[in-house]
Amino acid sequence: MANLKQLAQSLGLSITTVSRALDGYADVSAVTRERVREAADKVGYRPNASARRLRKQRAELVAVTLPSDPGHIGPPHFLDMLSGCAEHLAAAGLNLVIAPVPRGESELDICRRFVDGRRVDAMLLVRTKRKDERVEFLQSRGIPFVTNGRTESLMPHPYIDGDGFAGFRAATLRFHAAGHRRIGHIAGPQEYYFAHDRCRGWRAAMEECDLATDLCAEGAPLEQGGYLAALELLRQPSRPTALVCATDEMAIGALRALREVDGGNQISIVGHDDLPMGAFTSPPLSTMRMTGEHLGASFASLLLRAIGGEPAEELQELHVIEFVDRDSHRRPLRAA
Amino acid sequence: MANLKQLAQSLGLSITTVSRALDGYADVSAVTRERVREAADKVGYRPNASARRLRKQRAELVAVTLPSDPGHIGPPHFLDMLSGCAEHLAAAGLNLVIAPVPRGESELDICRRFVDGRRVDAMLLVRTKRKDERVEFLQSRGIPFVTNGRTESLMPHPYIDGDGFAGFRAATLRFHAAGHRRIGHIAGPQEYYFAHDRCRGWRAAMEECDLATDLCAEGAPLEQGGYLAALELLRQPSRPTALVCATDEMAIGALRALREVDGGNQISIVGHDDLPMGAFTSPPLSTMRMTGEHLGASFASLLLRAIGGEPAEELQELHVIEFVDRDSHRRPLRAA
DNA sequence: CTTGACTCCCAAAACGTTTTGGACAATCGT
DNA sequence: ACGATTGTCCAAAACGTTTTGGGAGTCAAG
Repeated sequence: MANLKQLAQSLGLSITTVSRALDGYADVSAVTRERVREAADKVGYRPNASARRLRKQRAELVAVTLPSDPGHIGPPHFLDMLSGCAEHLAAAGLNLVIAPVPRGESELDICRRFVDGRRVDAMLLVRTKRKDERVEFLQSRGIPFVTNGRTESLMPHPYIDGDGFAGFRAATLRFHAAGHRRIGHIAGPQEYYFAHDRCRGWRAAMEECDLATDLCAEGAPLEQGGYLAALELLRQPSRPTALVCATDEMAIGALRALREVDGGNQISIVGHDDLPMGAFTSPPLSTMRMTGEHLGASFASLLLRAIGGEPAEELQELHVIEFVDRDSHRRPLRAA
Repeated sequence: MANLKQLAQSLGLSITTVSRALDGYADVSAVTRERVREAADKVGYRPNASARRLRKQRAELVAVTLPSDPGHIGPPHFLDMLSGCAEHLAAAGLNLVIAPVPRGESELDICRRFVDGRRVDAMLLVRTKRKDERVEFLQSRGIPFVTNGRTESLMPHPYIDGDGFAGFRAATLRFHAAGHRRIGHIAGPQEYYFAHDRCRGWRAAMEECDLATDLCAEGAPLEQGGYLAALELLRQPSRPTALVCATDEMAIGALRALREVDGGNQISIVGHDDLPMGAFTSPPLSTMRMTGEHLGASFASLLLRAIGGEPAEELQELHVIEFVDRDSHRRPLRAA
């Protein structure tokens, strides 16, 4: 309610002493410190955030950009993640602001606004592209940041990502082991790192098994994109018997295509993300998900350590992808 | 990159003039104004946010508290709403910070921290209780705020809410018109306004139809809560033939109970929220939802107007609830 | 008695803006 | 020709902290 000046005056002390008392410095006597603290508690004094931020040259804020294209804030637990991240940041005195991208502006514009206006101490980026201009900008400005997803940037930067390559390779090999030979891939837009990574995983497995890698169709990372891509694969002279889909949303679209074209239930399918909705599709959608508890806390920790100046190489987490087996990945395999 | 002092020096002007030129004041000549603007653009000058905030005594921030109890950030479009709200606030120079409630702290503590530390110009509250201490606190401090959901506060405050009473009354009357006579209600925790409001709507309809209002069970606003409450109602000597559920999550839990107890498909059911998942349950869940496009924009607008000093009475929006008819509300009605 | 160390406190500077209250010329009205 | 007005500009104050660089006073050792 009050400010430092008033509080100091009412105590007959200087502003300096009151400030230092509240910060627990040793150069103010224990008795004075206690007296100051009690008085501060009584009037409910809280330092003015703007003033402290100006003086300390820290914004006490971290921004996360929210891509506004539909389907791009995919993971259902995204808000939980943000919430967890914000909670752990708050414990360190930082608040998390969400920065959606208005139409007509790029994510880069947003970064610029926040960084150059000294509005944030760090940034959190999601849905990275292989060549990501936001990453390049932040690196050039030297401001700490963490990405959800890797990039192909030459300079290392902090990230948390799932090992999509290994996950999709393993999923493909599993289909191969189950007898499948025509395994298709429904890919996301290849400029995104995650989409490209997953595609590479599928391709690597196919090559290891000496199988052709032509059963690949790309689409938007949405239900509709998966639907269209699946239709494309189903038009091939030699249809796939199994589909590895870049995302659950695309897998659900693919399921719709299967239902229309071959009555469903003929082709095995697996997605990625573990959308809750997947448990309710028919057949229930088998999927994959990144391991790791309390992802929000990890992001917060990485952000804080990045702000603290730790080198980027030590701030990279690559998480194992695990299978979530439901039903859709083991449709009966019929002879070719 | 630079600050006002350096910019002024490089132009041979005073700080004052540069500042006013950038703000477009008329008392700096058009030619100087243009010269300043160009120079500012060239070096990418952006005023330091903390300094401006301190001087203008405005935080340029709005906080939204995120309840951390599971199931309490229910609506799937919640993040979209926040995103829309943040986007429109940003157009007015305000950023939205998300403030989850750490364990061991109350939402009231959070409000206190933000308000007394002058960290925000306004707050956004979700999931109001009938008697909501956060609302009382903010009113006592005189800080602008908007709630998602009404309260029973004596002093009016800005809100956006769905007319749960009318919605649940209408849903119940619809069941009555379809021949149902034993219509149960699965209620949420009655300390929440929305839960109480919806319960009142059901009760009002039942009384209008001269039906007993004993088929009511309360549970946590989660799948499990709905499951348990449904089991309770199904144990009654005279079972309900239709269920009106406070939320979709509870309705989904109730569906599970029905499946276990009577093989499903015997009892009509309707929920509220229009969770995407509802389209995938069996039977597909009929539900209700609040009308209104661009809810985030509405919240932002109300917040800005509240900050602008408009009286609370003019900042209240009560939205009509509409039906989303799928299948679960018209199970065949069997003789008693 | 001097010196140094130590304890407790404080005045003033600094952070980077915005705003107040003019200063100084040039122009205008009469 | 003179006061009033207008058009440009600026010095300084203010916002509320934190931090710097001491200033007294006390005490113990030399």
